[in-house]
Amino acid sequence: MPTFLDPQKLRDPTAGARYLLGAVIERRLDDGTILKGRIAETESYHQSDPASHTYRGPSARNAAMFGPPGHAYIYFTYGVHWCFNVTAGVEGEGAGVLIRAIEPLAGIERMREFRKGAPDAQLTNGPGKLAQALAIDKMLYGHDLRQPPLQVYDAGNVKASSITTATRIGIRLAADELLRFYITDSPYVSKK
DNA sequence: GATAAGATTAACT
DNA sequence: GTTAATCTTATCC
Repeated sequence: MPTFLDPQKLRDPTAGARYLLGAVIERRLDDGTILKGRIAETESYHQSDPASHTYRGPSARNAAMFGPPGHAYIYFTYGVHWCFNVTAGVEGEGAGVLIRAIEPLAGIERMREFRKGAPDAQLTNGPGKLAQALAIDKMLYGHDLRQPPLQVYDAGNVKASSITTATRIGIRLAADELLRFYITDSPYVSKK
């Protein structure tokens, strides 16, 4: 029996970002195909963080992050890419964890189709890439991650000694904060 | 109503 | 290393 995420462990978004490393994302496509991936890299965003979409308070865009933890916050950026986050914090608090990279575990053939042309090593090693590989878009905005067709399972903790802490990628504000975490020896990390 | 910037990626030179 | 792609949201008129 797979174990679902414990929302209690997402109440602190930074502890939640560490907790989500090693967790397994399961995506069920409309035709029944199952895609799976192990989370290899995450970033934490909290409400008093100038780099967070929730910094200026609730809005239509960021509403999911102010809801209960363990749901999907999905946003579109640079006119091109969808990015997938797991909501964190307590209800009413705007926080989330960006999933930056996963290791493909199942359904890799389908991921190659969705990521047309990309070599295997670059299938899911970035936030926009993994969303494309798993066919995640705004249809899943606010989705409860305990329910199909998009679920996240707790696969046991990754050893603290195998987690690397680093600065976040692609942000302008609070760029020095060490709020990015990745599995040190994973080949699917977006950037060392 | 208009405009600037963005939690990115891929295709260039 | 540089830049285009492409569009939503926020933040102003």
